[in-house]
Amino acid sequence: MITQKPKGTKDWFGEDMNRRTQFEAIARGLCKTYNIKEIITPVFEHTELFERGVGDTTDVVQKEMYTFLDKGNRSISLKPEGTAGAMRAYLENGLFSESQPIKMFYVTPCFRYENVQAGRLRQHHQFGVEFVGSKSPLAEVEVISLISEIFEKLGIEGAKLHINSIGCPSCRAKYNEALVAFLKAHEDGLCGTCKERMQRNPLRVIDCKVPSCKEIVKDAPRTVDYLCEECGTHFEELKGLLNELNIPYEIDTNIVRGLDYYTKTVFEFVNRDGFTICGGGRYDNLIKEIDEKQDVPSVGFGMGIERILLELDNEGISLEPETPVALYVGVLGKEAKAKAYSIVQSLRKQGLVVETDYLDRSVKAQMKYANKIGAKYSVILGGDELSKGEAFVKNMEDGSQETVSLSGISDYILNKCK
RNA sequence: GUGGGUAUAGCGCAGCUGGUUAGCGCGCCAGAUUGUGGCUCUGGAGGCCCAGGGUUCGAAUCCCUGUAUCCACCCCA
Repeated sequence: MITQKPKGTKDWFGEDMNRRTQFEAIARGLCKTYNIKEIITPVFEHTELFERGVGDTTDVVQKEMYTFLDKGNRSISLKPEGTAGAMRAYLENGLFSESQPIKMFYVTPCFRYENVQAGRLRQHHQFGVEFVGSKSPLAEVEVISLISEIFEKLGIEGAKLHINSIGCPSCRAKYNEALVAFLKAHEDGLCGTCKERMQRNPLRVIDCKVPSCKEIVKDAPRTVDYLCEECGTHFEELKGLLNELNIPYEIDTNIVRGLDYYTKTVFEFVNRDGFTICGGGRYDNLIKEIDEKQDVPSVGFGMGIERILLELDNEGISLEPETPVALYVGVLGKEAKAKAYSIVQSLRKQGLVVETDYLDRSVKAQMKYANKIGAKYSVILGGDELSKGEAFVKNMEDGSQETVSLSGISDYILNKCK
């Protein structure tokens, strides 16, 4: 049992780790061009932050948080998402008094006590961006563009942008009223779970897959028809910008995010199977919720790293290893060991990825190993080579060999690898 | 919280209605003449058959319980 990881967790190594590293490198590289700075906040926070920020009526806070009392009797929770902590840091460190906007990104584990299934873990990882301090729809456009670029660089083609506007608290109240009234009038036709949903979370009925419910819901009121003037204008502006910039999107009036802090824009990137890879939106009231003295609008998103990897699988995309082994140095004989190793080290200092033998294996076995790990070149160092000061460097792809002086090996390979 | 599938070697699986030393593929290790990989061939290592209980002369196989895992609902990334 102690060799088994806790339910819903994952060990990162090998190919997955490589793909994660590359994903992060791409995301970080793009953030640099957008001038988005990295932030790392604690893995745990005061429970109250999430209750206030994410919302104490949400499923995430109500039944999925890892909450415990620490030895000082403080209620602590592992972060279930990245935004609340980032906003807390924004406030605590007085970033509101610097020039706005503040643009930050994070890579963080998130913890939710979930029933585990495909693309859904108890510890998952998110790459996310928070664009703080702008109420312009250009902020939405910016984070959406960034996401599109990430997908483009990874080769993901199946992710489509779906957007919606759920308005501000005032338009949402009116909408909810209208929706409940509509559903009540059609209650007899709804399925059992939808009758329950109607009480608890009427918005979810819109999502039901039961055909009879779908039929009813077709004529249900939509959030976009109940927006106040400000929210309506904002949504129109956003659509206009997306059109001008040729960013394809689909209005999906069914997107309803489960975190309380969203206002106005909500969006998701959804794959061909309708699976959400990335979700976000605007949260103009979150900062005020955490600290009533501050009122700063924000936009952000979270992207599930595990889900990105699933999507790479789905689309059959494979990434190259980041740093392939350039040279395998084989060793023949005990006398050559130390000398050969010092050559290995000097080659590494010159920037080559070099691997060698640590198991005293036969030359044949060493060559097999070199092939196995995908070394581009190999060289065997024995007494002869060391005394002559030159060796055969073998191109592992075509099997050709050339004589190269020991001191010239790194130049030789750096040249070939260009 | 609800419902279903699965659990046998590091990984992927086969073991029919209970009957000797539990198999296959991949991987791993080693060999196929002396210091050179990929292909092929040969050999080898590696399993308390998820755990606990029960039925039986006999259980990987049947029954019960637990656990893990996968899938779906809910919700989310």
